[in-house]
Amino acid sequence: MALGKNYEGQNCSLARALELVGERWTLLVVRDAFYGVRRYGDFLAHLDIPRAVLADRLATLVEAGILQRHRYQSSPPRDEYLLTDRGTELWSVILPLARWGERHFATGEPLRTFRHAACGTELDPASRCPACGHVDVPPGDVEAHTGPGVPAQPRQDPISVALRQRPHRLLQPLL
Amino acid sequence: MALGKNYEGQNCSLARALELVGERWTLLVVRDAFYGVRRYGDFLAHLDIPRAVLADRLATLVEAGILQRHRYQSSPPRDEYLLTDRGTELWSVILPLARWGERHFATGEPLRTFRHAACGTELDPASRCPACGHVDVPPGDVEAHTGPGVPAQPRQDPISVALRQRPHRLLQPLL
DNA sequence: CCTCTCAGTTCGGTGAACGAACCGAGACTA
DNA sequence: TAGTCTCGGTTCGTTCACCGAACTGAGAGG
Repeated sequence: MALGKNYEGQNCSLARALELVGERWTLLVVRDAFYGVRRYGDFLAHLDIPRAVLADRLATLVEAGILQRHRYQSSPPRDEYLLTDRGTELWSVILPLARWGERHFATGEPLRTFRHAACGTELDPASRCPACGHVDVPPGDVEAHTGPGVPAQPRQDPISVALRQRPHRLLQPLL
Repeated sequence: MALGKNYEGQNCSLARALELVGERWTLLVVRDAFYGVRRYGDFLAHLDIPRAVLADRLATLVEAGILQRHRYQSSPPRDEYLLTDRGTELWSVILPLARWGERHFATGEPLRTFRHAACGTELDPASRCPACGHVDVPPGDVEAHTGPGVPAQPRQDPISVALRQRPHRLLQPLL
């Protein structure tokens, strides 16, 4: 999107948000970051996104302060992409959108469920825990579980495999 | 987006949701529908969207069951586009996203605020009313108020003017 | 010196978005 | 009954983003 010329006429906060986050692939990259995906090659393998598009999205997200680049080894130099606080707040958008998609366009059972790590209860679409009454469970306290709807021939890339293998706390590195 | 070839590899509910709602302009059209915009020409005037793109988005949204077309007069035949229940549920996505954009990318004061119609309190980003404790205030119980951040030279199209003039209950026809 | 991995960049082809012009149905007008 | 207006689109040529495959360059390892 990169500045929809006409979004600027809408000086509405939604339009500004969409200029960043409404581009194709962007929200899936952010979702993967919640899953603990951190490196260029892992995003690439898990998303089947064109390399150039991924590079562009990562740069845009870093520039917008949604991801930050962090050098985790110097030889060879390797960077990882981590969610900032600003990025982490997008959980309140991603979870409702995913749940909405699941309610209305699911083909069978859900592929993944999100549970309150403290008590194991599945979160409601607004990230509340129905069991312990916790409102706004932050993503760091959420565990992603494999749901009952795993397809017959699931993806075999390392990220998909790791996500299926065991429950996984969001924001923690996956590999 | 129209079926990003590779989104299908992601048989994740978020990806499915984004196939519909993640296209350019789509979420702004839905937002306008919450504001009470119902007619082709009004969307057009308020959004500055290319005519062909608007026609395409409206058709896609109707096909997806997010909007429904309703003939409100027969001579000349005129249709309006109304949110279905499925579309109305997108409030739980639109409000958090707008609030996120406002928190992080606002230029000055907010342009619009959303208040619980029953008590006049501004909603939190998850559509809860801090005053009366109501969680999940539905969009039909929300009033859009003009915020303090109205620009010096605001838009003059009839929709923008009507939105500024007075508080307005969401989902109710604007004109 | 050769090869491998990782993280990109480059490039030609394709499809979507853009904006201006055009179109058709129906009312209104004189 | 011809002319004009409004509404809701469609058509069309240009521009731009996305796609996928090939290429590049830095550094490690053999």
